[in-house]
Amino acid sequence: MAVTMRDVAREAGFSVATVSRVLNGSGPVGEETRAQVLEVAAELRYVPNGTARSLTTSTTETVGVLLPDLYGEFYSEVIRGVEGAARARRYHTVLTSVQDGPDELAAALRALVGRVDGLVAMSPEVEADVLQANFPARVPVVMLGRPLDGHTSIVIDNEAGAADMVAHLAALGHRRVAHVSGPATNADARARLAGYRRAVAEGGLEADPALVLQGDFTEASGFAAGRAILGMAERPDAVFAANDSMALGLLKALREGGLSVPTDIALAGFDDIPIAEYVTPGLTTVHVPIQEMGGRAVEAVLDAVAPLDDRADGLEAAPAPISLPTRTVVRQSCGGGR
Amino acid sequence: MAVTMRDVAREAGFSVATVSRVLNGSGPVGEETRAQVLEVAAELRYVPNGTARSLTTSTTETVGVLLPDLYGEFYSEVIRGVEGAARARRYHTVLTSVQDGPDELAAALRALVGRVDGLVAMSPEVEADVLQANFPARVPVVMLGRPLDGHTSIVIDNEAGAADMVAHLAALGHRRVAHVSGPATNADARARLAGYRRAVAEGGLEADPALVLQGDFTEASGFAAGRAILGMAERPDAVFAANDSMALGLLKALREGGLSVPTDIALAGFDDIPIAEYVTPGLTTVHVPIQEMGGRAVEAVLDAVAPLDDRADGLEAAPAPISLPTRTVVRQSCGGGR
DNA sequence: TTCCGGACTGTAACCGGTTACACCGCCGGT
DNA sequence: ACCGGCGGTGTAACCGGTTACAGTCCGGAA
Repeated sequence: MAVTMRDVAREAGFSVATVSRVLNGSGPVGEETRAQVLEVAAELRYVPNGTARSLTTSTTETVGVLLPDLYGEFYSEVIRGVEGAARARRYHTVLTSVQDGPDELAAALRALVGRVDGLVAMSPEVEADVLQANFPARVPVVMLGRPLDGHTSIVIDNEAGAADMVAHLAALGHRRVAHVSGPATNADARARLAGYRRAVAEGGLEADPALVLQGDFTEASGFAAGRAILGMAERPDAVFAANDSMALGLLKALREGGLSVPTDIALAGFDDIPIAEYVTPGLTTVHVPIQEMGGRAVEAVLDAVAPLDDRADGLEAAPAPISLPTRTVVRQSCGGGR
Repeated sequence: MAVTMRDVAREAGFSVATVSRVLNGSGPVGEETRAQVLEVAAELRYVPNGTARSLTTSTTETVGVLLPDLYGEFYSEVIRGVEGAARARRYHTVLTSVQDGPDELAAALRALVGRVDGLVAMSPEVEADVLQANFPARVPVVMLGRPLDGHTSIVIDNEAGAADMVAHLAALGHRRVAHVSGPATNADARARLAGYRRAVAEGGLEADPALVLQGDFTEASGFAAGRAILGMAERPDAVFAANDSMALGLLKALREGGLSVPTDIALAGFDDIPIAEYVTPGLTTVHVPIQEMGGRAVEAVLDAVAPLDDRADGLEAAPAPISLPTRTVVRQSCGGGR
């Protein structure tokens, strides 16, 4: 169909080997030959076929990204981080989202085989055995947000972030701090809850079990938690939501209930999604370096690509997860800001 | 390296042709043979190599996306739309952003050759000659946001959207409506300005040239425009910004200047980025179906992929751009909402 | 003059799949 | 008894590059 290297070779009166050498600068070629080949290539509008190239070189200059979903600010940021880092290394990015269970995950993985030099995966469904069955052991995989045996992973220090935030609230004088947690099945949610509990204990805050409300990371569940808090006999003087979406829901509910944030009650979130800055009052929250996570993941993958040849076998010690620190961002919603 | 089809064939005691037939369901195979091959394949953890497959079938089941940049809510939405539509058709998405001029654009295009079955491009730098020189004519390209000779394009009706918004402001009783435009080099910005002018003329509004301020689509430029408006002798009673980012900047400046939106001055934007809904007061803006644009673009590309074989030559009539309508979303910032 | 090495170039194998074509055995129809 | 057709299978060419290896030609050293 398209014009191939052989076409160029024929037209220029040289062999494909010579054409290849000219185009890639590999091996020596006569000055005149080079000029000739280049001219013919340009004239014929020859563009090398990436797939064919990948097949022989067995390198695709592409890194795969597997996400559970694409919605929400969070994943956009991940993609940005990934693409940025990939670009910097002149790699491409192939994006795959997977949402319909293990079969589709397997299909997605298989479809990436041979098309990527490495994979950044964020799906909670990605388990060691699925990878083993559907993905070559030779291709490096980096997990995002969750450790996985035998693979590098980039995680954030949820517990420390949560503890920090609670300590901040304590420092502002709040003694009765509620927590709206995420789903118990979610590791991030559990770690944030643990951080809250630790800080409550260490700071000598009130440890009333009624202060821990169950949410599910959605704005709606935050709203529901807000209603619940309004109805409490002993109202907390601060609420720490396990993510910003719930904090937004809380804000709405508390306001509608006639409370003023932060005057009557302080509010804090987790994630630092962009909206957190724009809402009124600005939401005090735990900043998560999402973009950096994506970038670091790509770095880790690509670092693992090169030394692959050195591996006698794939059985290395499982590398320790790389934990990225969070940062408490003080805005107006907890009354501690300017 | 990895286990290939020949390995499976050898181990199972059949030829590669048979293995291929079993795995793809092409051609007839004995029941017993099929079972045997499948068993060996599973045992060996055989996963077919996508690149090799693409090479022979000359189909990659991948669509490329070329964006000028990845920052801002806008492109996230595009990506979502694209990925969603691609997923629905069981296609992959390879993401490429290009920002450093024509050379890098050429490189990016060439790198995609043979790796994608079609391309959705949004860069203003993508011109017909660049495509011609660096991309096979056989691969369909759909332009996003800008028409390009000989290619399908998906655009939005900027002018109508802007005119609609201004008409809405006029209907609310505003006679002196300012416009903060985008960069004059930007086609979207020009079309929005044209829509503003048309509506001003048609609605008999004040046509003072001082009412058109120059911005560049950034929040900072919106802020600057806001300061300028504060200093005007004859202040407008409404401001229509050419995009939401600038509207946000305006909002900040006007507030800091002691004006209340919408009581003292109405404010409207363009794009309907997610934040527009969350800011206080909710930003009245022109909704642009960004996600739909991405989706439609993929549809158009993939529709063009199939019938390629029918084309005698690539010289078809240039298809007319597909124009997507916008919609005025009324919130609180112009005082016209509930 | 002869030999050697390096610059330059071509031939052909190879990457890992797909598939056209050939072949074999066996069936039923005439 | 003969033939056509079909299910089942293998051989080998092919997709479009890369590259090991094997020349050829030339100039300079011995």
